[in-house]
Amino acid sequence: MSETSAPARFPVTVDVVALTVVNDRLNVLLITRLIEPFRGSLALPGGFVLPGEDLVGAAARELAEETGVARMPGHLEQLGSYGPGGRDPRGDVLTVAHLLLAPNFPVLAAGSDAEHAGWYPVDQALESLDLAFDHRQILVDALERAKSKIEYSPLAAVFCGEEFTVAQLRGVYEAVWGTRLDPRNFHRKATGTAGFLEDTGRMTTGDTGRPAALFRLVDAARPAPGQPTRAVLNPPLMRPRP
Amino acid sequence: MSETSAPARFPVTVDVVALTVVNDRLNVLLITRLIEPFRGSLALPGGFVLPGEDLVGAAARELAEETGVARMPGHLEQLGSYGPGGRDPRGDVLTVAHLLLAPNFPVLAAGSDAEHAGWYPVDQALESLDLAFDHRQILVDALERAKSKIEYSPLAAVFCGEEFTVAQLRGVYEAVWGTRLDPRNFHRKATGTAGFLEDTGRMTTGDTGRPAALFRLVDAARPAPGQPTRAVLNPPLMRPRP
DNA sequence: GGGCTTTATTGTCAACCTGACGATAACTAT
DNA sequence: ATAGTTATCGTCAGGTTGACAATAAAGCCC
Repeated sequence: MSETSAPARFPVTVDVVALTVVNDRLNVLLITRLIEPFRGSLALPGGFVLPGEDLVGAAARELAEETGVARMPGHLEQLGSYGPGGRDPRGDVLTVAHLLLAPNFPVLAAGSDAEHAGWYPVDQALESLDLAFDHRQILVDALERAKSKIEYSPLAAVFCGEEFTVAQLRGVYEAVWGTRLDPRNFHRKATGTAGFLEDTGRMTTGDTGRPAALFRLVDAARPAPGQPTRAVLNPPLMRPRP
Repeated sequence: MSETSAPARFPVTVDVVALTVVNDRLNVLLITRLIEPFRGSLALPGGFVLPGEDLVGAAARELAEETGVARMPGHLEQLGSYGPGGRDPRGDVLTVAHLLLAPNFPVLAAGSDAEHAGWYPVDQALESLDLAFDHRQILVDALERAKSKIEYSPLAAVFCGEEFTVAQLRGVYEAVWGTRLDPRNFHRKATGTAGFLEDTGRMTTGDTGRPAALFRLVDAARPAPGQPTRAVLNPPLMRPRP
């Protein structure tokens, strides 16, 4: 390694692409910037990494700070890093983007930072919203990751609450992939995949139509006796390709 | 964002997990450290990011510097970031790990830095070698990425040279996955997948056994007329799971 | 050359999975 | 009760996979 001269140091931020499903549409959490640069534009929630912190921890902290939500639900993972050159007019800044898949939760407008946080439909964000920095590219990459992730992992279920119906889960797949899926084939695949769904024995009530069975995600940490708990769907639930 | 106080700055490095296949075994490029910390241990090639650089560019530069190879073959992509806390005794250092999949190339011991670079079998590196920093964890993550990557992408072929036989390609899958594959079924799948292999019309000669047809990877940048070039294998070539 | 060994390639076949879609079941609304 | 709606179960043809037989085409040894 060329460690002869003193290394350059960079500010390091974490950004979070928080995705949720609202009314069968995929939404992303964005914050209106109150300061320059990109004042008035929308940006992903995020902020500077503190000394000694780890990256996912920093992302969780920033997300909590900017939404006022203490115990963030869902699944948070690292997406990828961007920079340090050519993405902030103030100079080199490295950012480590993260992906949060979460059930819909209200953004409490508690702190001053959170006053302008809100959910925006993803397609609208990509088409017509004014996004700061390279956040449009990060959002594109996050979407591709999310689309791919739910093919091979049971993580689509984290968009739902603790208990959910097969139709709600299908709605998640349809929202993330932007396609329609056959309810009967999806039901067969979802309920037939080992280590994916666990029947709670309870049913929905009050909705229109026939009541549906309520399922929960098989807890990978506490595997059912005998049954192999899979963190991976095999075979996967592949999205339709053209 | 909490941009009130001056943000902390961190040294940022890039590390590269360079993988290749030598004699049907997966190998990784490691460098003997000549300086503290971890003097005498083996480490992934890497170094500090320079101002204004982009990450993959920095990884390519460091790799070239430390191997003496000017035009690095193969496929280089970002793997993920680690740190900044708790991974370097000298203090906070953020590192962005990268993954290189490449055909076997000689490590020229040209520069002083490269004198101690060499290929090591991956299983040996994980079991018995003394790896510096958190490079063992990075190697584990890189392996998982590589195993997964060749399921869905044609990238296994970059381990081979320009032209290769189906058997050589199968050897790559076997080396990366650590499994044996049925030659007949693999041949059917590899040659039958659209947008994957392209027959050169040429054959091997001189080897033992019947001569084999030589293929090349379909160039995604220059699609064959009519045929849909796929950067993704669909359906994938799934590794056997227990 | 003739037989043997080795590797490549083509087939065969049953099990499984998928997409398309019919048929019921069990509710709510009128 | 009747209609509308959603959930769930079945059926069926076509594609894919894993296991494995059979053939092809070279080199090797005598």
